[in-house]
Amino acid sequence: MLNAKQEVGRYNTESSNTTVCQTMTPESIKVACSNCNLRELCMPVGLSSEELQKLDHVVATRRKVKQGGHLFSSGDAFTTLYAIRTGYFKTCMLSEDGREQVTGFQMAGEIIGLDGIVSDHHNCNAIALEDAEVCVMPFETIEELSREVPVLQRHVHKIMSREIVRENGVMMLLGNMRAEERLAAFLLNLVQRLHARGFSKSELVLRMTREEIGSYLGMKLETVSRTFSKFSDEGIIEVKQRNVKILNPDALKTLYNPQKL
Amino acid sequence: MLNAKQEVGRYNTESSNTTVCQTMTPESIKVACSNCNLRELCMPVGLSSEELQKLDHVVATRRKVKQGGHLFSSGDAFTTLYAIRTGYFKTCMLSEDGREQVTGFQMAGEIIGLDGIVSDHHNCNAIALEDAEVCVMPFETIEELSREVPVLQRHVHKIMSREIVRENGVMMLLGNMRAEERLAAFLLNLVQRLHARGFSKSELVLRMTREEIGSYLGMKLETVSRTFSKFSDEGIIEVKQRNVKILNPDALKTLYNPQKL
DNA sequence: AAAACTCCTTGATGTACGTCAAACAGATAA
DNA sequence: TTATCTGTTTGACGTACATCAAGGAGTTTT
Repeated sequence: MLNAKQEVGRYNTESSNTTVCQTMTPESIKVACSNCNLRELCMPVGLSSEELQKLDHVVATRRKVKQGGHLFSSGDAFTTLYAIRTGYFKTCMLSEDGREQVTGFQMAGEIIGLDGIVSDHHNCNAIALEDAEVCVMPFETIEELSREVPVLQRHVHKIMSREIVRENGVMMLLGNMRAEERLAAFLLNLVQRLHARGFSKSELVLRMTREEIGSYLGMKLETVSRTFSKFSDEGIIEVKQRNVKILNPDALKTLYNPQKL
Repeated sequence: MLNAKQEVGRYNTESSNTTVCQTMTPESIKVACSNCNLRELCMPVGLSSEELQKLDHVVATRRKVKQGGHLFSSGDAFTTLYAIRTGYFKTCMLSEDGREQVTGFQMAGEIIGLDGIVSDHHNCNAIALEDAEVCVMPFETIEELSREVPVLQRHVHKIMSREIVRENGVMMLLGNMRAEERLAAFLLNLVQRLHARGFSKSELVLRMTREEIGSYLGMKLETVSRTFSKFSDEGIIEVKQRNVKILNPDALKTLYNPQKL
């Protein structure tokens, strides 16, 4: 049964009680982080209600991006970070001669745009893999509030550090691992993140093409496909187009983390 | 003539005038950033003298690390960042089954340890490639001062963003480029950074083995060696052990950035 | 409902790089 | 001086993955 429950996650994006604060206009309610059920993913925990209210000002507005649309492009001026509310993104770089490298796949609750800080310009493209909505968080505002709210400051640092560590892991994958190990790691990482969002531990719907997976993992789409087929033949997973069911997670973990001989 | 001038850089690590401030004890002078000629590399520019003095407190102490010694190891508790004063480091991860991935090479003026912020523990090893000295900068202090000095706050964000962008570039190398392109990019990056430190644009001394280069670039030491030899045969570089002289930088750039066809 | 897409799968063949192995070059030690 | 080490080079050969090619499966267009 490949009926992945990814479409009907346990999170509503808005709390059921939308009238917590009587003085709020519908508009301000709409962008209130304190009201958002994704908060625990993008915001620090353990804030006082006063701090929480301050942080509501981090999100200036929302923005919708159609499937295939660019949230930002390489070269664009950097002014804001984005928190993904719904939908999936990929970030990718293009080399001079047109080769594409996918540098990450991002999902709800994750922060996108950190690459722009260093030079005030983005140097990758962020493209929606399906219709998406993001919270626009002007970086100036984030910095101002970080100075007043140490918990937020620490949170911002952690988010950036997490990205550095994630990329370290990808370097390990690309530099040292074989195709099977890479794909195993990729699948395990995806379900783990989906699980943290209330989805199944074993079923997932891929939002990206084989080619995009391949670009991320440094292999060709044919190799991705063959490796999926191999896992399927071995009874480790069940693949039906973009629906994947993990039948034997331990086998994947062993592939990814072989024992020291 | 492969007489690389890397040993005798134009920077003295201490300003010649060590008695700027009469009230300073020799100890406090020793760790004063305001006094350090590497400042422009690790510290923000455009600080008032008051701010500059505040920032002197960022560096708690100095620490020497012998060649081959660990500045920190994977699993160590994270409390401080380090600014490299002298010497070279590599950072590397070890997979379960013992494969090593070098994630970066760091030189004077660069900041090391950012990977530890997210989990309060380091998850890579930082190893000195030669006898080295670092400035110990407790992260708590950095955060405190960042709240007071916006320029420092921005600087910290930029350093982390720069690391993210660097790793994006490495992902592109590992995922899309061939051995020659990787090594060309590696050499160009090294001389560029050395040049920013006052060294030659064309001559450099490698601080790492072929195996370490290979680990960073996702190739075996034999391939690194062969590619060096190939460049040498083609008159692009001159190699004598770890001394490298770049004879034709444009050829390297073309290799790294081939024209769109 | 056929046409035209895009995306995916699978087979046959090619190749860049890895593996194995031997020899060499400097550096340090005996 | 010779001996021992570590790091490097180079050759012969093997392989994991890329490339090329054809067909299939959904999806959208006409």
